[in-house]
Order: sequence, then structure tokens, then C-alpha cells
Amino acid sequence: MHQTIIDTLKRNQLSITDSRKKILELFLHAKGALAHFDIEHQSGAEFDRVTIYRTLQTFVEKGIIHTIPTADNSIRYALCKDDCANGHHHDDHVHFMCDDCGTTYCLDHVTVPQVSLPNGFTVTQTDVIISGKCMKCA
Amino acid sequence: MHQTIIDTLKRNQLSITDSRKKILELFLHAKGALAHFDIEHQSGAEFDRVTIYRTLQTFVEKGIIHTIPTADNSIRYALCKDDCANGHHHDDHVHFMCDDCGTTYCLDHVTVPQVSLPNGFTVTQTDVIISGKCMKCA
DNA sequence: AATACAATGCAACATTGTTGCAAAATATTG
DNA sequence: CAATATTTTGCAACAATGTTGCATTGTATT
Repeated sequence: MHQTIIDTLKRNQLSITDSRKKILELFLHAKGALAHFDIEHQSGAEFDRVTIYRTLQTFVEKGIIHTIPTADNSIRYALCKDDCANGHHHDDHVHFMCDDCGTTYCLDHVTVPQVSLPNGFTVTQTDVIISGKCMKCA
Repeated sequence: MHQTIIDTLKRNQLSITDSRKKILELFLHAKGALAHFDIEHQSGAEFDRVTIYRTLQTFVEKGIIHTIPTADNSIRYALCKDDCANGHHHDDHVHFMCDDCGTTYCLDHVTVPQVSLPNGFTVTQTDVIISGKCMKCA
């Protein structure tokens, strides 16, 4: 597990630092998606707020994590399945956000339906955000 | 048109005030969705920032407008087709956000595809956010 | 027109996100 | 392994966004 973390960083040509290791570890252990807030608290005041912002930004650029649009517009991040290849837009996702507990799930195995658009529109990415009650809160 | 505005406010048991009339008017004339920022500027420093926040909040509660999850996580609002009945969850939407110009379209006539979820999950609302290039920027 | 009620503006504050720069940590080279 | 080059970090300062309490003003009701 720890080796996976270092591998991932190396594979993406990122230097191995405490904050990157810790934040990546949080994602690997997390069940759902994480907001900046979660990370700041779960890492226990260990790192500066700015460092967390920059680390998340770096991870997004490298395609290690991706952002999720949510109904309450808090930015959430989740691990990409395999590192999304740089430059390519990553797989389209279905995300589920529980109205009760706020947990955000990546439903990678659910297929994103094809949506037909009006003429003149081109699609880069399709996000499907489903809200409702999750397994635990139903 | 002006009558529509007053009707809408009355129908929702809201008192008729300058800010509400103006903000509702902005939505009726707007092609796409509006962010708080847009409203603050388009209404020309006429109202306090706080008033705009509270008005938007009220409109959302009454089901006159709804929020749109966006890829860049800026809160955007758009008119509901017909006032969404209070308490009932409103129609599911397909939204399109242009990567170039940032305009957000409500594609009300496009049907939201049915997504099958894992057992134990119940759906309240499905949002589909498509990003790409719009008609004008293609 | 007088009263009851609701919305507004203001001030103060909390949260979230950004930028520049010196200090510290990591990587690279001989 | 030590010395140097490169990156990353933490701090400070700032900007933008959102929230709350309260006196004042505007709207609705009788």
C-alpha cells in the first residue's frame, strides 16, 4: 500500500513529500470523495492550507484525482480509477451524493448514458450527479 | 411580461419588492443560467450583496429557480420551467456548460436518461452536466 | 390611515481560495 | 556522500464569497 503511493507519485514525476504522501493516502482509504475541508481536518493541522490547495491542484493536473460537480457546489475530489492519462480527458463518471450524510460515491461501474444534444454542440465531458439516499441512510 | 413577474411572486406568497422584481426580471431575460456574480453586476450596484443572496435563497426555496452543479463549482441558478411545485422535487435537468464562453444552458427538451443504481440507493434527483463547446463557440 | 409584518442595508465576521517570497526539503550531479 | 540545483513548503497578506444580527425602511393588512 505504501509502495503504491510512492509508485504513483514517481509515475507522475512528482517529488515525494510528506504532504503528498499523506493526502494520497487519505484518498486511498476514503470510501467516497473528499472536499478540501475533509482533508484539512483528517490530516490534522499537519499541513498548511495553501499546501493542501496546491497539492490537490497538482493531483488534478496529473490526473490522479478529479473534481466532482455537486448540487451544493462544494468542490469534491476523488481518485481516478487508474491514473487518467495526462492530456486525455478521463472517463466519464456517475456520482452519487447522499442528501442525508453528504457522502459522495463514485459509481465507476455504472455506464454513463449517451445524451443527444442540439445541433452545433460538441461534448467534452459528461457528468451525471445523482442525489438521493445512499445504502446506509435509506 | 411585467405582469408575469408580479404574478409569480404573488403565487409564491412573496411580497413584491424592488429587488425581487428586478432579479426575477434578469432571469426571465437571461439566455442561460446566472451566478450571484452576474446578478450583482447586471443589477448595477442597486442592491446590497446580502439582499441578493437572500433573494436567491428564497427563490430556490419557493422553487422559482434551481441551482446547477457545474464543473468549475461556481454556483449557478436558472429558472425552473414552470414553478416547480413546492415540496415536490422538480424536473430533472440536462445542463450544458460551454468550456469557452462559460454560458450555461438548460436543455429542458433533452430527456434525462435512466441510470440504474446499486441496490439500496434511492434517487431524488438526477443532474446531467455536459461540458464542451456550444453552438456559438464551436 | 394606523398597525403588524417582512425585507433591506449595514457592519461585522467566517470561510474559501489565491499570490509572492523566503526558508526548508527533495532531487541531482560529480 | 557532499555540494548544488530544483521544488515544495509555510507564512503573510490579500481577494472573493457567503453568513448573521439588528436597526431602519418598505410592504401588506385591518
